[in-house]
Amino acid sequence: MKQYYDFKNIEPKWQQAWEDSHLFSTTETDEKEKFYLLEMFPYPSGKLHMGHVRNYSIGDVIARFLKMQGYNVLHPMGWDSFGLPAENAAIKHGAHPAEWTKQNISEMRTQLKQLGFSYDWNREVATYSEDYYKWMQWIFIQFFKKGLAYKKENPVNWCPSCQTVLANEQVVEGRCERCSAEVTKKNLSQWYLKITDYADRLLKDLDKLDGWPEKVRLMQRNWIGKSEGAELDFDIKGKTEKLRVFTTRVDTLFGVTYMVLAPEHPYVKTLAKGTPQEGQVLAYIEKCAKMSDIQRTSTTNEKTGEFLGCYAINPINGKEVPIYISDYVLMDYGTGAVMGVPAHDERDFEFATKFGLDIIPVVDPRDPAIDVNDLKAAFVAQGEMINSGKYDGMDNVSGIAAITKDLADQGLGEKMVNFRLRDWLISRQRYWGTPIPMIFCESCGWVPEKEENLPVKLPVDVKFTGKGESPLATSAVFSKVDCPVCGKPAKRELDTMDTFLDSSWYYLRYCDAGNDQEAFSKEKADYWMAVDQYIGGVEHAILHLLYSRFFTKVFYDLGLCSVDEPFTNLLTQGMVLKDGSKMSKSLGNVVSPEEIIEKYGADTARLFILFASPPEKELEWSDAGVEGSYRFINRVYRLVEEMAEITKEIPLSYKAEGKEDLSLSFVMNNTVKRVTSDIRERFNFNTAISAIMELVNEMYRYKELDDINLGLLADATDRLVRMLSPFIPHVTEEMWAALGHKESVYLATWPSFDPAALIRDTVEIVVQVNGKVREHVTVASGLDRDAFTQTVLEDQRVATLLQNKQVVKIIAVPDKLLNAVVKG
RNA sequence: GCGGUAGUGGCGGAAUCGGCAGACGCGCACGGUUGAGGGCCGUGUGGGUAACACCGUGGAGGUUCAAGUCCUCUCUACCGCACCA
Repeated sequence: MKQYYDFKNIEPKWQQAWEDSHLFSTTETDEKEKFYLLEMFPYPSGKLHMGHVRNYSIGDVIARFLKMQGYNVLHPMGWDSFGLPAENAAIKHGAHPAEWTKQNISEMRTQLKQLGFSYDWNREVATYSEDYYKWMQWIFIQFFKKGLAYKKENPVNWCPSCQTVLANEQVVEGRCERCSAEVTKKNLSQWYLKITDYADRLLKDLDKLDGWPEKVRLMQRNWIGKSEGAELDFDIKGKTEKLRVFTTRVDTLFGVTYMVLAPEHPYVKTLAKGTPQEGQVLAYIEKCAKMSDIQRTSTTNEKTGEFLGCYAINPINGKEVPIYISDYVLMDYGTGAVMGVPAHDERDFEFATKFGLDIIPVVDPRDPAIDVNDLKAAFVAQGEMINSGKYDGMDNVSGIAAITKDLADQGLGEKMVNFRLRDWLISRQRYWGTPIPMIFCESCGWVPEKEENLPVKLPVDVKFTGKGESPLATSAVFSKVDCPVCGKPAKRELDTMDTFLDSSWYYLRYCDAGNDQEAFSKEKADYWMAVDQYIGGVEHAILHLLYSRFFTKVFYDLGLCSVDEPFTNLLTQGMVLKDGSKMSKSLGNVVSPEEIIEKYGADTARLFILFASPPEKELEWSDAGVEGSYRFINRVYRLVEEMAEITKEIPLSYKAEGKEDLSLSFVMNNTVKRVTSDIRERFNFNTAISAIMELVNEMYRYKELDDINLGLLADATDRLVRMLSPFIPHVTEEMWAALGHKESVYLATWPSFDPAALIRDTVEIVVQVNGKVREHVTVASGLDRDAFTQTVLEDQRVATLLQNKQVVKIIAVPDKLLNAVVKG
């Protein structure tokens, strides 16, 4: 392919010029409206992939566009640079994780600069640097002081391959989110953040986030999983303990025919003690303990369980029901105990059928097709209450309120809300993360390191074995410390933090990146926050986006910032595919940004990625499509070069006259209008680009005419270059300079359009007969309905079309269409 | 199982409020320019027909003067959640 414009020279030249003039650095000012545009920062894994290029190209177009529209734009970049791959590389190659990470950052930073993104590199942040993790530790201590960080021993998710614990959110279908190894359970003492304290606010405030995709809000809603119900106490026959259960269906209380506890429930061993069933019960508990989450939570499993040998007493009617244990009851949700209502719960129905327990219907479907006394499956929909004493005849929804109130009045139960969301387990038994700044003292318990001693630095004398305990334990010096409270010898926490903590506040650090006195100043955070537009992959819909919302709310409560939601608008970009599937090394379908930049230049890569698909959709990579984008840039380049030559001395003031002038003027103004709204309101860069292509086609056509208006053509060229500059910044700088400008096109204003030029005297409209297009006629524009109808009907061809036909009805849409409904 | 999103030419996609389906690009075909090739410029390109007619937005119904767009049912693909009481 012939190279017309010399991108290999042009691109580095302008990148250097931008850097030398600090073009993209931003400061706070009241003179302009601020706009905080943020793309999710990358993990420095080695080199950029196409997903990065797509993410950052989208962001860069918006940033440059808004800058030209007069906003004070904050557009920063940094590195999510703690994490396991660095440590694994260290184990494999013997180098320190910092070396590996530093090397990758340097390489990826170079690539980002090669792509011409308008980042304010003065604000660059790397989470592995001491001046970042110092403040991470400070933040952790504030959480601790507020009672939002605690340590407890619990069965936790353990990834045997990564050799560390995982948060609930990092377990996907029972497997490690990172490496897909099957997750097992381990009883360990670990640090947690109390995100559950914020469950209600995290849920409620989703309603405020109308700039987020509904899909993401829904995923978060489901993840938080609020359910409203009641807790009630069942007495146990012959014992003093009471069994507390949580249910959303108190209306089915008369239908309880058994009770079932989680195998881990604290009462189980005592209740079974001395019963004939004790042996089987203990064996069952043993069996469950050995199962992985995948086995245990599989819905295809047949129900299993054991009778405990004792009975519970239903508080509403005094009825005795047998108590079982079964692994379908989870200890960490609700109370770990469930009342069994086989008639109205699918799982209970299955369990009761298996164990031959009674099935008592208490809600009547009022459907002749269903025989309540011979249910083939649980009936879970709404209906009328039966077999429920004084509540009979009530609809079951009212029944919930009525029974809850009656039980509460008698002190037997209370309204209760439960969440699916669990507290966030943040300890990791790994080296390459922020050390948890906590110290254990025999006399004082867990106390935080003194703030003036931060950061607690990662020790360098450690061994990376990838096995067993935390690598920090292998340091000879790290753990030994004096208690900050009483001064006695004490020990440091040896685990590091989940790296998702680091990425939960980086957007605040960008506001005040160099600050060595605070994590960020409130003043600067208040100026920039919230992030006006956030852009990234949908894979972060739960983890990162939920944690960041949690952090922001805590900061808000601590008075550190004035917003309680971090991201006002969210754009989730689709994946980059090749041959129908995600680019991956194992499939061998990876196209590297490097080779595309080498062959076509950064501008072509950016243009193709934005043109091929709207940002939320998946993007199918096409080498031929890249060629097309390259061809288009060449076409524009030739046009602008020619225009620069011809129009050098032409002033921009001109008068558009005649059909062809008005036509080009219309297309030019309309293109500005379309492109502006496509970028600003819809983020549909693909249609913005195609509109610009249409303008270019029109300009090519126009310039070959006999009598052309050079002023008009110069104006079109000027607007064309401005409009293209956010997409293809390097080559448009070159064009802009060729057109005689001394300043960067980045500092130019975004073109406006003249609404008067969009009004045309005549308009081509469609004439339909019975809804089918039959004629196109040209009429004066702006007529009212009657005048429009009359004018169209007077048209000779329309009259011919309708002669000998009986017109029943005329539908007229002025300036658009006329539809004649005819008979015969 | 529950929830969500999407299905439009050979391909990526467009149609923003119910009003000309297929913009723009790729590919393909033909013509021009050229010593040739490449490149560039131009024309054509949903199916169908000699030309009309007619058919056409996953499928089947429906509402409407008018449906890719709204409603009902249904198929397929992808995504999320999944024994949460």
